[in-house]
Amino acid sequence: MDLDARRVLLVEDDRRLSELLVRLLTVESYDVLPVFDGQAGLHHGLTGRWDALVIDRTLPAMEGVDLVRRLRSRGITTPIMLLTARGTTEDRVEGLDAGAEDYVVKPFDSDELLARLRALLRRHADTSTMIDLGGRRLDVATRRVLSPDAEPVELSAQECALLRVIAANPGRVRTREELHRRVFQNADSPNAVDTYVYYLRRKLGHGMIRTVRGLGYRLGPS
Amino acid sequence: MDLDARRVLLVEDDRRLSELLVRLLTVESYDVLPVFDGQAGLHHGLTGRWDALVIDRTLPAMEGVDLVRRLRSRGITTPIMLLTARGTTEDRVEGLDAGAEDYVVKPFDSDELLARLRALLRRHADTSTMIDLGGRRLDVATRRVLSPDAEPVELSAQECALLRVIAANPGRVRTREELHRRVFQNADSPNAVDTYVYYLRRKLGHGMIRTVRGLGYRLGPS
DNA sequence: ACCGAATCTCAGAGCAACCTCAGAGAGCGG
DNA sequence: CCGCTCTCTGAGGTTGCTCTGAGATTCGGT
Repeated sequence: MDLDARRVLLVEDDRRLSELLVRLLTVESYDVLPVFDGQAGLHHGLTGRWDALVIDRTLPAMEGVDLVRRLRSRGITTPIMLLTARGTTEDRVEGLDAGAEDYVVKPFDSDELLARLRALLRRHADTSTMIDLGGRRLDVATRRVLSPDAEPVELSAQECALLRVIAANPGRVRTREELHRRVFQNADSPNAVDTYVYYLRRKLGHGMIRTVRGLGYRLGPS
Repeated sequence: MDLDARRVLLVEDDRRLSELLVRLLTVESYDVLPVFDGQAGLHHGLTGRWDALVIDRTLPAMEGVDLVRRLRSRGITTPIMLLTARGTTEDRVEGLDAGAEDYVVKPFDSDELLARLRALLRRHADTSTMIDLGGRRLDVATRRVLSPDAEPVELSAQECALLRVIAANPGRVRTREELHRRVFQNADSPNAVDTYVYYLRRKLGHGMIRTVRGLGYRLGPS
């Protein structure tokens, strides 16, 4: 089995639907483990390492929403997609209180489910990142710089993107050309990088981003 | 009458069955109000505060399923148990689709009904209706925002649903797309989210919901 | 110390994202 | 039937972000 494959835990009691989903996901080269009740879902959800959980709302022995709640209360942060037969606003909202990230109403379109799952995984990979800034941290999901002893600093989209590239490998020097290419794709003025470095310094202080004259910029004090 | 007692609204047109159920529930120290048609059920369901509703499926003036649907569409989240003479799968599904939590087929065993009712109440109590908003609280059941030093603020169904999603994971940013999909399923204009954020801010002040430009919205100041 | 080049600083135009709000339509209650 | 609230739409108005360009400042080499 593909070692790089995304690992998905499927909790679905309806055997036919389960089988269908397993086939669907396997074809898309996911690595799927199907279980058929909440108890098994809880066990595998807690012990295994998964990239996503797909959970039916109506299960024997334990409601899907309860399962989600229990997993969350045990500190599991893996993205969860709920499947449901019901589709009222109240129901859609209720899943969220427990901590599910997405909600698909049966009967669903296969392509839609796959698209949602991809979005879920991408979003999680994109946003679960806390980038270390040496003492402070960049939270990409909320675009904020968090400090242990100060208020969070909010960044704009471009400021965040720039800082993210510079902070990806601490100590490494990034050239203006590289930064311009990766962050300011459609900017004509090469000065844009300078300007945004200026903005970041104004918000975060001058110790964070250092200039290496003639080369570019790098992170940190050392 | 016991102030701590669980308040149950019973909507049942058959006088003999109604009386039987009232006696049964009263003995178990529930606080029961019997009404005998859908109109009265709707009125009391909307205006009173109940821990559970027990509704017969066949009623004069309004079908039980319709009553459930109407109550749900008005944002009532109180758990509902349906009573029915029919027992086909189709009937069951229809009742659940309307938003009922449980379904008991007549003639039923008294102990079974009581057990089901207890389970219903316990399950509902687990899913706490209070959501923390950082200083204030959202009571989902009554759709009110409660403040320690101010009058409660009443929210409409959609306002409440939106706030609930945003407040589900504090600090997390919810995209417009996500909010639109979950709360405004039947809306064509993506602007609906903006509008309801505007309404909420007008009612709750501008500090509660923050915009993260280009991403979405999130809760609270920190 | 001087000069050119690299870099910093900052005001402002342009624009997309966002906010605001009036109003139409649906549904309910009187 | 009328008035009410709730919901959603669409049309501006406004805000904040992005990028530009031009002057000020710093740096390294001589």
